[in-house]
Amino acid sequence: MPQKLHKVKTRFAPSPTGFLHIGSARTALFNYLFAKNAEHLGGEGEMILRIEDTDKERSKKEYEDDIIEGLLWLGIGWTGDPSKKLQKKDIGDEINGDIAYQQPYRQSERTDIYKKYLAKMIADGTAYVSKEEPAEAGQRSEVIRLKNQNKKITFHDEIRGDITFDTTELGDFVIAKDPETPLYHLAVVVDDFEMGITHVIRGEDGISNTPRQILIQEAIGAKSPKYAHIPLILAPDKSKLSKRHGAMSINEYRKFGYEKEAMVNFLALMGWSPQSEEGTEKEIYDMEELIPLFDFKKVQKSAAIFNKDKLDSLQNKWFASFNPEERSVKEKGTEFIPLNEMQEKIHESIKSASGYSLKKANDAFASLVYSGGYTYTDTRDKFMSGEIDYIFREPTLDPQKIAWKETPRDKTIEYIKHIEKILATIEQFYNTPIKTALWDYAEKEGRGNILWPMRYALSGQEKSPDPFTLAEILGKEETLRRLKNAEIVLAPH
RNA sequence: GGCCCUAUCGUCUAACGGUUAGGACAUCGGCUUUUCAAGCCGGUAAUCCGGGUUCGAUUCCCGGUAGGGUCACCA
Repeated sequence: MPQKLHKVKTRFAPSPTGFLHIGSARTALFNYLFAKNAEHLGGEGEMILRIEDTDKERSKKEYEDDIIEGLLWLGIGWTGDPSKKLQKKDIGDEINGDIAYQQPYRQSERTDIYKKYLAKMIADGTAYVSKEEPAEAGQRSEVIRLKNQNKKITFHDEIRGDITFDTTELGDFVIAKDPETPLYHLAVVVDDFEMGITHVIRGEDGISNTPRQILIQEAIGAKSPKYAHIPLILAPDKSKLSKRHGAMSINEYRKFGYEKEAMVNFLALMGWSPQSEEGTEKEIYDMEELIPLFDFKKVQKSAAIFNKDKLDSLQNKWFASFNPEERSVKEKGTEFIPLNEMQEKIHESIKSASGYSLKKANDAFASLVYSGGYTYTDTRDKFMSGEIDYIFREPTLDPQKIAWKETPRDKTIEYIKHIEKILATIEQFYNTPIKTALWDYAEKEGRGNILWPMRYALSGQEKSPDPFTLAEILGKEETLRRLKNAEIVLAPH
């Protein structure tokens, strides 16, 4: 059973009739991992990208761009048409520049090849021109059909084992509208053959396409590639993934601030598991770790349900795992890409606040996450919902809520005055120095007495991040102003 | 409906035919704490049903049931 895979060539072959969603991104990832795994084992491995745009009506450049952009983001590299280099300008600047990318193959540019095969099939009698009576508007009165041998076909699936179909029920199906316009099955078979594809790795919905394609392979004398049909990804209600549930473009996740490492990790764990024995409980993997581990034997047979909580959890773990150097790169100004792209999605109440600026939002976001007060996804969600607009807009304080528990107002005023005095002396107005400066005083007077009024004065909320983080985000001037305001609100009239 | 695929906690999954059926996410509880979180610790929770084969089935076989896929001059 064990076989040496000296040469593996896989393909990711999307039709540009929709965005690169979670499911198709995972198919691409598995194709990539399998090819790279062969390389890792000492053989050759490559994945080609082939855009299946034979349907001119439904194919759109917009979708092709989205697919390419998504693959680039995730770091899934491909080879394509060697005569055409992919320019950075083709897909914008925000790409992963360290893999040599080529323009994908496009079926719309290969009609001459299909034409050649079609002619040969007709000459050989394995296909024929058929006179039709159009049943619907737009149908031709003449199409090309395959001469079906009407037999049973068994093929081996690397994940599911042998699968048998009786092709009789398929009839003489149409393989081309005319010699110039091949249909899906013909184009796929010809391309896989011409491109030397060794393994077809695609979604489970491709299973029932396989017998048709094998029939065509036999008709043109092509060797059959190996097949691996991976399980589908379903919505929480077990229905097909829809826009609502995550069928949106993978690029949307980037715009929501997800790290590509988290997405790759998540995708890999949907329908595949690296765990093989007790004790291997590792769940965090990057692309480099995934490659040597990837194996069809560990691919699940049944469909998986998309679980956003798990994605979020992975996102939080990945974000927390970045070392300080990596963090600081992200933290610096416009380098904090997730927020920049998130910007358009930030809640209106925040955007319209007088104190709002992208830089401030950027800094606030970084402070909240790096202070450890909130996870990445918490922070993102709070920006989205407008829950933290007090950062940009001075809050209205309720005098009843400023003092800690039963502590009298006048006493609280004294505390606040003293906090102001201490804060005024701080040069480096950051989280830790602020905490250091205030801590002894807070311990002495009771933490609640000091920290609660401060936090409330700064946020106007009963729930918020800790006061030190807030002070850092607001800056010294604004912090002191808000404390002063709390004093005034509290003062007897 | 025909054909095909699939079936372990709510979800993602682990377990050469012999395990107290393991982990992660979610959930619940506790600790910690300056609120909410986060963090740490702990708990609840699964082999779809029925027959075989076997000394012994989550695991192998058959049937049922359920879910999914597919039945275009789309891909």
